[in-house]
Amino acid sequence: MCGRYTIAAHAEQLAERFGAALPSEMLLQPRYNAAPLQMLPVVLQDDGRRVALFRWGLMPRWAKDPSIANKLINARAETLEEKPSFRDALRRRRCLVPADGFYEWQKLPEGKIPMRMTLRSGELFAMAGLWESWKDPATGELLHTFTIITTSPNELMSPIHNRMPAILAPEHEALWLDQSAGPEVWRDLLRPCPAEILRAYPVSSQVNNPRVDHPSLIDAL
DNA sequence: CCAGACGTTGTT
DNA sequence: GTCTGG
DNA sequence: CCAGACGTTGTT
DNA sequence: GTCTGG
Repeated sequence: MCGRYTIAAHAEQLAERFGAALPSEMLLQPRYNAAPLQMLPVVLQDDGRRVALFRWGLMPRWAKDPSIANKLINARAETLEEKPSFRDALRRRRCLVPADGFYEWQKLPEGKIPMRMTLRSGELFAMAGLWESWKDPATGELLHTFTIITTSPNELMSPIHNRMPAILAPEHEALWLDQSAGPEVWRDLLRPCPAEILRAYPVSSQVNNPRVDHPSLIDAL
C-alpha cells in the first residue's frame, strides 16, 4: 500500500522534471509527510502537461458520502479495470503523482517500524495515479481528487510490506498520460519497479502522526 | 422491477 | 472494534 | 497510512 | 452512473 509519501522538491524542479506548466499562483510547500485527504500536487495532461493541487482520496463521480475518499486512497493495479469506482478515471483521467520518497510500515515482533523508500539516484519519480472531478451535493463546489495505484512488492519491498506504489519508468510517463492510449498500451506499465533502483531505510515514528511534517522526518535512524 | 453497493488494507 | 480526519 | 474519536442532555 | 442481488 501507499498511505504516506514525501514530495519536498521545489515547484520549479517539479515543473522542470515533468515538463509541466506551473500555475503562477500555486504555492507548493515541501512535504515530508503527505497524508490522505490533503491537497497535493499531481501532473496531468489536457492541452499540455500541468501541475495541479488535488485532494488525495478519490471521489467517484456518483459518490454522495464524502467519507468514501478515505477508502479510495489506493487502487489495485490487478483489478483496476473491473472496478466501477476507477473505470471512468482509468480511461480518461490518468495522472502522475510526483514524489521523492514513500513510506511503508514494516511489522516486526517489536512493533511497526516506519520505513522510507527513495530512488537510489535521489531523483524525483512518478507514481501512477487516477483523478476525478466531484461535485459536492451539499455545496455545489467542484472537488478534484486522486488515488495512487499499487502493485505487488519487488524483492526489496517484500520483507517490508505486501504492496507498493506503481512507480512509472520515466520513459513510460508519457504513455501513462496519453489519454488516447488504450489498456494494451498502459497495462504493462504498472508492474513493480526493479528492486535495484530503490533504497529503504528506517525513520522516526514521528512520521506516524499525520499532523507532523518536518524535514527531520526523512533522517535515517 | 427496485435496492443497494460501488474500495483498500489487514486480519481472521 | 470501527469509522473519520489528516 | 496512523491518530483519535466514538454520545446525549442541558447549561454556560 | 452502472452493476449485482433479490
